[in-house]
Amino acid sequence: MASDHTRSAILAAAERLYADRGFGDVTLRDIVAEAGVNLAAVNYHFGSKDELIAELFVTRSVQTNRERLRELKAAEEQGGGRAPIEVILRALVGPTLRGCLGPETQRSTAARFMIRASIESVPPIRRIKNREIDHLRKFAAAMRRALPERSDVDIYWGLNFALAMAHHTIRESERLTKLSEGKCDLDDVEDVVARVVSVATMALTAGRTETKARALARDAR
Amino acid sequence: MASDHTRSAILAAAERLYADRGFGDVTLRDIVAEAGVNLAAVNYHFGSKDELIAELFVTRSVQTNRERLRELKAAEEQGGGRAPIEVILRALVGPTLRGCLGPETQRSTAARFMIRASIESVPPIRRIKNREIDHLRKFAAAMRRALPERSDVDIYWGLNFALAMAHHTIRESERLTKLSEGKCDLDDVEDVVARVVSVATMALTAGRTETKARALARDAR
DNA sequence: GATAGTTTCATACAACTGTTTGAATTGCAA
DNA sequence: TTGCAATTCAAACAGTTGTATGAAACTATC
Repeated sequence: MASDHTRSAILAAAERLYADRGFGDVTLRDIVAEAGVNLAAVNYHFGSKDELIAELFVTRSVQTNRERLRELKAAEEQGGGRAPIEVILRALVGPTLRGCLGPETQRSTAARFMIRASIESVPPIRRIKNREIDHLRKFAAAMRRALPERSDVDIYWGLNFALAMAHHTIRESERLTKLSEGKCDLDDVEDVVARVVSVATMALTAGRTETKARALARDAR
Repeated sequence: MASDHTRSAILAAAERLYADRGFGDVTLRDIVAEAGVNLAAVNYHFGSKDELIAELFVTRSVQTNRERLRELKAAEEQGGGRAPIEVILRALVGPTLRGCLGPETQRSTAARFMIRASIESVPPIRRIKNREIDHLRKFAAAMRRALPERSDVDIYWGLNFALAMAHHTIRESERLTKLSEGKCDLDDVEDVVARVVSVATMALTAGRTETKARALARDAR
């Protein structure tokens, strides 16, 4: 492996084109033209088109997952193995939201690519997403430690709803802006994170069982 | 227009095939083979493949929207023009969830088709979804009437989160079942509706501003 | 039962797709 | 420099796709 020039040129061109125009109407010929390399180079370096897409997605995906786990681990270490549920949820949805939202003009190619991947969902990407369950289980475990009185079912539903709000907001950010006539500021990422975390926390703590977090909130009044 | 036989055979076959195998790998030739009609019939009756898909999606989409508005109108009439927020949210997410979840074996073709449409999102369907904003505005208006002290921003965020939870749960129902090792029962549709409505209600009523719903809940203790 | 309009049909079209091939080129080590 | 492997390249391949065509079959009306 000499200089990797061709290989990385393809990766960069593909990510940019997919981000801009979607997976549906970007062909290998578009990519190699943008990268200034030969058509056969894609199959030579990646094996197939799907493996190219998979490599793009895996790269960005592990970056996000690493960031998530880093935040989670830091929070749990600081709390002696048990982090507050809000912090766990923030570690779960924060990196994704920060990576995909924010002012459109300064949005990275990687961010726009991940938004596409979230909207279009082509087979090679779907296959990878299915392997993410182990990763989510780590968060489920941390949430169970934070809310020991909650049932597993409630934990999983809370996790599901937290991811739902984050991903849907990313995927439909344009529509929400239009619907609200610009009143909802999707560029204020930290506000979005706070809203998602707040609602997810309520979903997990309110209800029949009185949890520590709820008791704490009540006592604080 | 004589008997519509060919036309409806195409629609039925297309919906079934798309539901089973997704938009990605179902060709017009697959559809006409399944329908037992000639290849040219699709272009003759629908103009193009995209228009066929659009007609399929519009049909099911207006059914859901009609159902939503029926529930909303009934609730508002009963409440003298103002329905409780829970009932509005139930009218928003109930029809969609009831239409797409439930025991897989007895899930209708239409339901499975709509799940596909929610996962894959092809261009003709995306175009139609973009026109749904007017429909959502009616719900935003009803929610504003129910929670007059809430800011528009909060209303839109609540609406966004309610749709997020419903759609994400539909789209990722398989993954949630696997993640929770079957503990989350996606077949108990009314339980899912109740969970989504409950969380969305909390999102809309809890927080800085003390709303009527919250005051009511507190006084009830 | 002839006619006009609609619908069906087999077939061809034209374009595009990801992939393969085998030769040419390059870069590096002996 | 020679030799060898890695890389690049132009070209072609094989298959699929949605769509168009023009003739044939059908249907209803007069």
